[in-house]
Amino acid sequence: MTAAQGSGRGRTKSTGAPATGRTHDPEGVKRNILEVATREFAAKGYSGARVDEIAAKTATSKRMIYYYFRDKEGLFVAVLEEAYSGIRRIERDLDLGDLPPADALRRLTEFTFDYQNAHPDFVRLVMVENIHDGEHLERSERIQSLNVSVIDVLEAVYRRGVADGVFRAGIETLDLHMTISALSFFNVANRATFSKIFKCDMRSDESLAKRRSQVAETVVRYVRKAAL
Amino acid sequence: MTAAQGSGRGRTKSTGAPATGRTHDPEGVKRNILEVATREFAAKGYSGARVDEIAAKTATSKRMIYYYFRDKEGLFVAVLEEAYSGIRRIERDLDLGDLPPADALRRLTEFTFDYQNAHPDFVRLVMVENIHDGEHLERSERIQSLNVSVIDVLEAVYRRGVADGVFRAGIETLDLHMTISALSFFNVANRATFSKIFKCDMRSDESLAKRRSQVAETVVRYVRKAAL
Amino acid sequence: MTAAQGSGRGRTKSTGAPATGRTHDPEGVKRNILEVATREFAAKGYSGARVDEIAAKTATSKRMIYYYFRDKEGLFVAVLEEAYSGIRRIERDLDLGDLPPADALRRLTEFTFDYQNAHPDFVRLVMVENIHDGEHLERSERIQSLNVSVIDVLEAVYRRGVADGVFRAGIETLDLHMTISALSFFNVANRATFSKIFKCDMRSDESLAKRRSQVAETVVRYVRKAAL
Amino acid sequence: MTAAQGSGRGRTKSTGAPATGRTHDPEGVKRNILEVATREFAAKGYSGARVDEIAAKTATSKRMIYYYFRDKEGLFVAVLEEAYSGIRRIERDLDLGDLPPADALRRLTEFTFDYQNAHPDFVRLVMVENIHDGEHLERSERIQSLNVSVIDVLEAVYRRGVADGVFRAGIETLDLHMTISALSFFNVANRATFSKIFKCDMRSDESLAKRRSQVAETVVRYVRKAAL
DNA sequence: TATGAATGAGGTTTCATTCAT
DNA sequence: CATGAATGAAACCTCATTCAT
Repeated sequence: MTAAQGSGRGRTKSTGAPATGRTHDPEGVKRNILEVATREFAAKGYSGARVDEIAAKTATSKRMIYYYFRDKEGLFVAVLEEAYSGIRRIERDLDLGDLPPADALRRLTEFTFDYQNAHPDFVRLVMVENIHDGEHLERSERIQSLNVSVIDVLEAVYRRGVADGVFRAGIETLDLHMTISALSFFNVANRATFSKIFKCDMRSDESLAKRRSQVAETVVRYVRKAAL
Repeated sequence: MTAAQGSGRGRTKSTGAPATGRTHDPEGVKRNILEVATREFAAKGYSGARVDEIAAKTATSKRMIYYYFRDKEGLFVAVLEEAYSGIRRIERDLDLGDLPPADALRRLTEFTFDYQNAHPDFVRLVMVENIHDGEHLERSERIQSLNVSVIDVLEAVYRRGVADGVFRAGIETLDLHMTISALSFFNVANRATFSKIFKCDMRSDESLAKRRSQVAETVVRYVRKAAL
Repeated sequence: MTAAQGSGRGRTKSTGAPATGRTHDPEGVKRNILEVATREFAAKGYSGARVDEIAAKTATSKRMIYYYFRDKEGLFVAVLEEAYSGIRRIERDLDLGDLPPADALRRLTEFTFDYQNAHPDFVRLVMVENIHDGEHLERSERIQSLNVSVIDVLEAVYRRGVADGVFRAGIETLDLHMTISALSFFNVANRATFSKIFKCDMRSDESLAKRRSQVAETVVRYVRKAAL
Repeated sequence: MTAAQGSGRGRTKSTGAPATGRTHDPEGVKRNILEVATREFAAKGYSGARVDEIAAKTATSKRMIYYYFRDKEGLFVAVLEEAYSGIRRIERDLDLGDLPPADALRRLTEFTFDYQNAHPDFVRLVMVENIHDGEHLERSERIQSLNVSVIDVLEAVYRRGVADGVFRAGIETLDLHMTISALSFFNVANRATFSKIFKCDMRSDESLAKRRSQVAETVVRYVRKAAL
C-alpha cells in the first residue's frame, strides 16, 4: 500500500523513458495518484483531504484524477479498493506451515497485529470509511468480491485445535477473527488518544513487541481448553 | 450526551419558558449547541461537519456558536471535552460492590462494552480525534486534567484477584485496560465495515449480548490463573 | 489628546470614590472612550478599527459607546473633533513674544513640526479622514466652528516681516501655512514608507532635530527677501 | 495606473477577442483585477475595500482574485508593487536635458508635483500603506528591489549646482528629496481636510499651477546660494 | 494525454449593532 | 448607568469540478 515504488517500477518496465512524467504510462499514473491519495485520505479523512493537494503531490495534474477516477468519491473508493486488495492478497498467501494449532493461532494473530502496525494508512482508511458508515465499501463491487481467506485459514486452525483437543469447542470463527482484529486494530487506530491520555508509548519497537505477545496470548487463552 | 437533547432547556430554573431560545439562558444555549455539534461531528467527522448545518439544527443561530466557542475548532474541542467528561464522570461512580475478583472484572468489562455501545457518538468522536492525531485532546487542559478513575478501579480488582490467588501476577493494569477498551471499542467503531464485509449483524440485542459475554470471557481468561 | 489622565482627574475631583469604574462620571467615561478610540482609529484606520476592541480596552462596556456616541461613525467624528480641538487650543495659546519676524516664523514652524511629531495620532487621524475624503469633518459643526488661529498668528508675523522689509511681499498666508504643514506632516505621516524605502531613520532625536531645523530654514528662506 | 483600464485586453496578441473575459488571457485578467483593486484600495483603504466589490467591478469573478493573488493582502501587495513600479519606471526615464542646475531642480520638483497630482491613487495607496506602518512594503521583495533613480538624478543636479557655485554646499540629497516629496504629496494627500478647513480650492488647474510654482520656488530657494 | 485557467456554490468567520436584565 | 447575550448581514476564503487549448 504505502510501498511507493509503483510508478518507478512501471517506468523501468515500459521503456527507458526519462522520469519526466511524459511517458504514456496510464498504469503508472494511476498508481502514482492512488499512492498519494492513500496518504492524503489516511492522513486527513475523506472531507479533510483536498483534491488540489493530492494533485499537487502527484507527478501529474488534477485533470488526470478526474479522468481516471471520475470524482473525489471515485478516487476514495479506488483507494479503499487498493487498500483492501492489499491485505486480502497477503492473507491469501499466508502460510502457517504445519505448526501445532496453538502456535499457528498465535502466529496468525501476530501476523495480523504486525500487518496493521506496518500499514497504518490501511487502518486509518478503515476508520475513515467507518465514519462514513461504510457507504463506499458497500458500493464497491470489487471489495465485495474479495475473498477474506484469513477466515478460512483461521477456521482450519481452529478445527485442527478442536480435533486435537487443545481448543475448546463452540467458538465461531468470525468471533475469533473479530477479537484478533479488534486487539490489533486498536493499537494503531487509537494510538493518538490512548497514548496521550495514559502518557504511554505505543510505537516503540519494545512496546509493540510486548503488546504483540499480549494480544497473541489473549487470543490463545480465549480458545485454549482449560489446562487439563 | 446524545440522550440529553432538549432536556437542558427544561432544566432551566428561571421559568417554564418555551424552547424558543429567546430566553437569556446561556447555559442552555451552550448545551444545545454542544448536543447538536456532538451529533454532527460524530456523524460526519470534523471536516465533514458543517457549522451552518449545526447552527440550523440548533435553537439559536450560527453567530452564537462563534460567540461561545470562538471557531469550529473551539467547538470541536468543547464537544470532545464534554464527551470525555461524560465517560469519566460515570467511571468515577462505578461501583463493583464486593464481587469476587473475576466477577468484578467481568462486570467492569461488560460495563465498558455497554457504555461504548450506548454512546456511539463518543466512540466516533474518539475515532475522529484519532484521525486528527489527538491534536485537540492534547491542547485541552480540561481533558488532560480528567482523572481516569477506571484505571484505579481496575487496579484494585486485579490486585485483589492476585492476592486471592485467582489472577496470575505480572499483568499491567494499563495493558489490561487496553484490552478491554480495544474489544469494546471495535464493536462500535468498526461496525460498518466489519458487518458489511462479513455480512453479519453487530447491532441487534442478541448479537450484542453474545459479543458482550465473549469479550468479558476473553478478558477474564487472559487474567485468570490456569485452572488448578 | 493622548494625555490619558482624563478619567483619573475626573474621579479625584468628583468624589473620593474607588477606581472601580462604578462612579457616575459621565465625562470621565466619555473621555476614557475617546482616548481609547483615538488610539485605535489612529492605529488601524476607520474601517480597520473594531468597536469590540475599543470597548475591550475601555474601562466601560460597548453599550456606553453607543449610548454616548450613537454609532461607530459618531465615535470617529467625536475623536476627530477632540483631535482638532487639541491642536486648535494650543495654537490659540501660541505666543511668539516679540521676536523679530524671521525668528518668530522659525519658531512657529518649529512649533508645528514639534506638535505633529509629538502627536502622531493626530497626524494619522487626519490621514484617515483624508482617505475618507473629509466627509466626517465636513459634517462636524464643532470642527467647522473652530478658529484656526495659527493663521492669524502667521499673518501677523508675516506682515511684520514685510513691514520691516525682511520678508518679500506677495505671499499668501494660507500658502505659507500649507508649506509649513506639508513639511511637518510628512515627517510623521510618511515615516513608515519613506524610511523603509530609503533605509533612513526619521524618529531619533537626532534626525528629528536635524529635520526640524531644515524645515524651518526652508520656510524662512522662502519668505525672506533676498539678502541685501 | 488609473488611465490604463481596459487597454490591457486590447493589447492581447492572440486575437481581437472581445473584452468578455472569456478569453484565456491571464495577464489581461490580472491587469484588470489590479486596476480595479487599485482604485478600490485607494478610495477606501485596505480594510474599507471589499473583495466582493472589487470582483464585481472586474471582468472576472471573485474566485480569480484568490486564484492569482492568494488573498486580500496578496492583492494589496500586488497593487502596491504596481503603483511603486509605475513611478519608479517614470523616474528612470526622467530627462532633465542639460538645463542649468536651478532650472533642472525646478523642473524636477515640478515633475514630482505633477506626477502626484496626476496619480492620486498612488498617493492614497502610500497613505494607506503608512497607516499600516509599511508592513506590506517591507514584505515585498519586488518593491525593495526597485531602484529609486530619482535620487541619482537629484544628486547629479545638486552637485552640478554646487560646482557651478549656484547651490550652497552641505545639503544631503535625501533631505532635499524629502522636501520635494513632502510639498508635492501634501497637495494630494491632505486635499480633503485642508481645503475644507480653509475653504480653499486645491484641485483647479489654476490653483494647481500656482501651488506648483510655489513648491518649486520653495525648493530652489532652499538650495540656492544667497544672492551674490 | 496533459495543463493552467476558470467557476459557482458554499464554507467559515466577523462586524456593527440591539436587546433583556 | 451598566452588562452579557444575541443577531443578521456581509465579509473573506475554499472546494470540487470543468473548460480551453
